[in-house]
Amino acid sequence: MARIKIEKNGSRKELIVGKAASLFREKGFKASSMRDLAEAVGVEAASLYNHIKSKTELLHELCFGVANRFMQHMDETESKKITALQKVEDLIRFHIAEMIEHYEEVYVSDREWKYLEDPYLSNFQNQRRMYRKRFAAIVEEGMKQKQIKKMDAPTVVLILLHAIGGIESWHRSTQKINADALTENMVSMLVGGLKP
Amino acid sequence: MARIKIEKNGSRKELIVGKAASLFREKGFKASSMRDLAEAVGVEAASLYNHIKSKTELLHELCFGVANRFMQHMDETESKKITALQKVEDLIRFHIAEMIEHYEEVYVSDREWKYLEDPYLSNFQNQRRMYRKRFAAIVEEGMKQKQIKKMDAPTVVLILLHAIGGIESWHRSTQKINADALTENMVSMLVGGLKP
DNA sequence: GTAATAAACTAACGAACGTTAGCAATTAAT
DNA sequence: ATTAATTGCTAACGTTCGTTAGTTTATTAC
Repeated sequence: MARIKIEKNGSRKELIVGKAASLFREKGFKASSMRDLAEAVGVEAASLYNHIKSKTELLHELCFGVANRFMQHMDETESKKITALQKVEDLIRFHIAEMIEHYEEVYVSDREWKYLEDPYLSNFQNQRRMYRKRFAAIVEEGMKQKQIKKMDAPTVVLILLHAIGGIESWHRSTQKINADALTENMVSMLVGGLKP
Repeated sequence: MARIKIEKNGSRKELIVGKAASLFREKGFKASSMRDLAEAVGVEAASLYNHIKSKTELLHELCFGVANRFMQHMDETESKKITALQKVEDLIRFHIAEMIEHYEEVYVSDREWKYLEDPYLSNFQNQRRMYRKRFAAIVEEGMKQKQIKKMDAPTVVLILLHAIGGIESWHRSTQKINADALTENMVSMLVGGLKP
């Protein structure tokens, strides 16, 4: 009856959430069972409930952890004294960095949020909509200042966000180029596509 | 005990596969039950098995239906007598059109293929890899001919394919711009991002 | 050292799932 | 009109699921 090994900084719950991120990313939320998760943690399924309330709570933790980081960064970017185009590049770089460094959480948050339950679901959707609106407003500002060519701003945002999601495939890839090169390639292509 | 209504052209099985596409797109493959599907079709769950072999067979039909269309179009594009950059634009336009016209099937094929079972799973993955390789080869050819700026070709393909996946959000959107405008926006931005 | 707390275990629950068997009703073929 | 083939139905099967109850073991606090 050995206890879960704990890293220096982090509760048992955090360890479980981390393993859940990995599992949900690999198999999807619905296809991941609590017994799967228990095995990954090295414990019986019932034991997990000493640390978490439910399976969906794990999804809350993951989704809102990611959403909060993105929201906070949006605050920072908006208040920077740089051009709108530079702000867009800043956002793109942050998305790429998050996707590279916190791949599993970001991926799960992106693909599995629909399995959240109200009121978390509505809350998450609102945050998401808000984020995109703020992003689109920056893009629009860039168009007004002729730094970005005239296009439908919400569409531009969709393209940018989804394009960055492509890093998923890079992560799985066996022969991957290094992270810096990937970042520069993406920024070059995406920012390049914006210019008039 | 009324029978399933049938459109002029199409078997009962095709009707069921169509409803499955819609259901799987909305809720995901694992979260969609055969009882859900039966209700959408207007029949009891057990009755579905007079027309299909299993739940996964529905996923096979959807995934390979889409994959075959894309493979066939790749054949056609490759043999066209146009520049590499024009071929890339041709592929992009096809992807966009497919995403707009056959949204649900394409979406399901893209996001739910991992629930295929071997040997279908391996087969699908191989087709997918092959397709991307051929796409990347065209991109590389475009770089050699200075029509496309020098970048990591596989990365470019990932970005392009995922960016087009963003049409998903367009489909859900309430205030959507029209399909033609969307297409031109996307092509402009994506092809624009490729040029030196 | 003893008591209190935290965290593991075994066993089992009710619900939902994909699927099968057997039968009834409808449609198509002769 | 009779037969054969389709296509629906009800009932139930064996699994797997998330979760709870109750208990035992390990750690922490005094």
